Amino acid sequence: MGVNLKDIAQRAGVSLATVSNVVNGYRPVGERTRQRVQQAIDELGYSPNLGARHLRRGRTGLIALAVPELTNPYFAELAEIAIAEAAVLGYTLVMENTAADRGAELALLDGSRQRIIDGLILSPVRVGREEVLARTAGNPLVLIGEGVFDVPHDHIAIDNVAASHAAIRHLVAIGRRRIAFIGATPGGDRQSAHLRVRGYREALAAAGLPYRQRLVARTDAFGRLDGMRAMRDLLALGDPPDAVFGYNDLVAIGALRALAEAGHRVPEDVAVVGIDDIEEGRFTAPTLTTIAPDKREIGRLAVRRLVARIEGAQVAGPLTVQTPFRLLRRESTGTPDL
Amino acid sequence: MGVNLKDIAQRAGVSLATVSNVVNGYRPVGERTRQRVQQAIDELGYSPNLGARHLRRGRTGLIALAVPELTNPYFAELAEIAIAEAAVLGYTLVMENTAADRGAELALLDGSRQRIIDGLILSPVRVGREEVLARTAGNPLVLIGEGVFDVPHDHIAIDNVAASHAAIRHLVAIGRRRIAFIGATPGGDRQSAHLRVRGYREALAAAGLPYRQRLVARTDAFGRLDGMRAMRDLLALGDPPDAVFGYNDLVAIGALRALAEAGHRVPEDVAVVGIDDIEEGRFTAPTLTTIAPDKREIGRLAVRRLVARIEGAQVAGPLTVQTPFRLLRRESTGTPDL
DNA sequence: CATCACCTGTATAACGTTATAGAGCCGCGT
DNA sequence: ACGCGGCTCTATAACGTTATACAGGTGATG
Repeated sequence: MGVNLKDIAQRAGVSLATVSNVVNGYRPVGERTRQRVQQAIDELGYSPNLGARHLRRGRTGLIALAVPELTNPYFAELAEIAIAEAAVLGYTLVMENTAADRGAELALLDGSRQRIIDGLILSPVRVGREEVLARTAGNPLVLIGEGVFDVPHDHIAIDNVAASHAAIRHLVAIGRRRIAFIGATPGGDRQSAHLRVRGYREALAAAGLPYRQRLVARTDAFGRLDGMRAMRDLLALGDPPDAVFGYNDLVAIGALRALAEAGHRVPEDVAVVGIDDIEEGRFTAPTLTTIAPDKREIGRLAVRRLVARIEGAQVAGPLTVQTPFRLLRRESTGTPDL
Repeated sequence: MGVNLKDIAQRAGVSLATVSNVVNGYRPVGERTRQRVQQAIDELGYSPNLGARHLRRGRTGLIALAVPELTNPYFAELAEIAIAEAAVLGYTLVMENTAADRGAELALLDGSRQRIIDGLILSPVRVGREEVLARTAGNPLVLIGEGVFDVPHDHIAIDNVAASHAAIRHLVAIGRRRIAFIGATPGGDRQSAHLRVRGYREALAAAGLPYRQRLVARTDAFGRLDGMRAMRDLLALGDPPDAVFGYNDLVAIGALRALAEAGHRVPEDVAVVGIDDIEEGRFTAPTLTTIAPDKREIGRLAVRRLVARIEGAQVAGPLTVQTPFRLLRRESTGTPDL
């Protein structure tokens, strides 16, 4: 196929080992020979065979970021940050799509794929504590976003309950009383949905507002379409909400659309808040108030932790890190600060 | 590290070669031994080391899809389709972000990365014919989307000029006369922008409308923000347009936002059309009329062609394939058909 | 002048897999 | 009885790299 070490060695009149040492500096090489070798490399256009290097070293320099939906802008934005950070550390990050499929998540954890990847950053939505524990500890893993706790792996996330609190407090502060939640989920899946509902309940209680089952809308998935349908159902209630908190920005954007179609004014009739701070929310009409996680921090930290584990460092500090978030007030709650 | 062929061979009391043959059926194995080997594999949980396999076979089973922006939903939607198709064919697709950077595109073409990837699907925006030609022909490459012609590689795209025509014809048909274009680009980059401008000009001429330089807005990039800024500039003209055709949906969505901010009604005052049919455009207020490329066809065809080349088949048919597109009329041009 | 340490460079054995050549066995036809 | 083909299986040489053990030469030191 391509040019290999042997070709370079012949051309430069040195041994294989010397060329290898020039390439990756494992041992010092005399200045004269180094130059001869370097010249041969340039002339023949050599680049090392990563497969062979992998076989020998046991590392590929590849890490994976596995997300439940490639088409959710939140993950795309996170991925761009993570890719850049990985490049800085000399790694290549590849994207993996679990499609929120339990089998796909298990396959990644199980690690038949692992043989070609040095480590995995996973946003799990269908697996829980036990499945993560089954993973062999030697296989570096960083969890992001969802609520799988008490496992011997790094875990980076926002405090979902607190984030939810902040959103509801804001809605209460602008005078809303009938606040709906869109994006609850049945069963044990999607831990973060449960946590966000919990924050919603607690904040309502703290504000002295009643918790109404009918104002918590379940969805099958968490896209725009799901948000739109749920909002339509909420509007069909005898006494519709005066505010909506969406599980994420996509759901909230779907709700915005349903409100526009039904002729309701936002925020006058219904205020809307999401979570994620995807760029799209800055361009909707009205612009979307949201809870903004620090994506830069999450992406960079996830990659740095993973690389540290791969390279065997004993990482100090707690396994679970909660990254900051802030409330971005925009038109959909009538009090833009941006 | 993990379990390897030798472990299985010992456990099953056979040779390495036999285990290998059981695993990938290169040569037939007797039924009794096959079962013994299979049992050992199951018990020890063996999975082949892809690095070693790669080294021996020269293939990794990995293909890459390189796009200029991970955060453009068009590419995310395309990627989901391509990933699924690759999986069907037994390949794993990894995403690569060129960030519309010439260096990144060159690095991919040059193929220092190639050693770990069997083939590449590239959406080039900063490299042209010569750079693509410099790639060694043995390295499978499929181009998508942009206009790099006359190279010995498969190329899958829509007819940008015709797509542009269709958009403008629609705007003319609903009575618009001052039609602007957002997303022209200086210099030789972004071939598709040039083609779309050309279609715009031709269609204007065909409709007997004058071509006005001032109605063609340049942008540095092709996101929502660029579209919004360009639209603001257009509105500041003494005689603003009554319709806008955006280089893509993101640009058009930015234009929608600028129009909403300035208090213009869409489509009554200004009609808006984009290209790409990203999901977001179905939820904007108003929903976005767009030229919809057949993403499914593009994604699947790109993967299938690439895999065929990797596996050495003499692919019949022309190298360049133009996939179909259609006009989706939605609220932003006042005549929804969906 | 002998000894030792040091510095450069070389030869070679892995890493885990697959493809090739060939070994052993059985039954069949001559 | 002998040879021959067909069927299983085995032994082994690659693939391209890196790490280890070692060899040769030089300069400093006693």
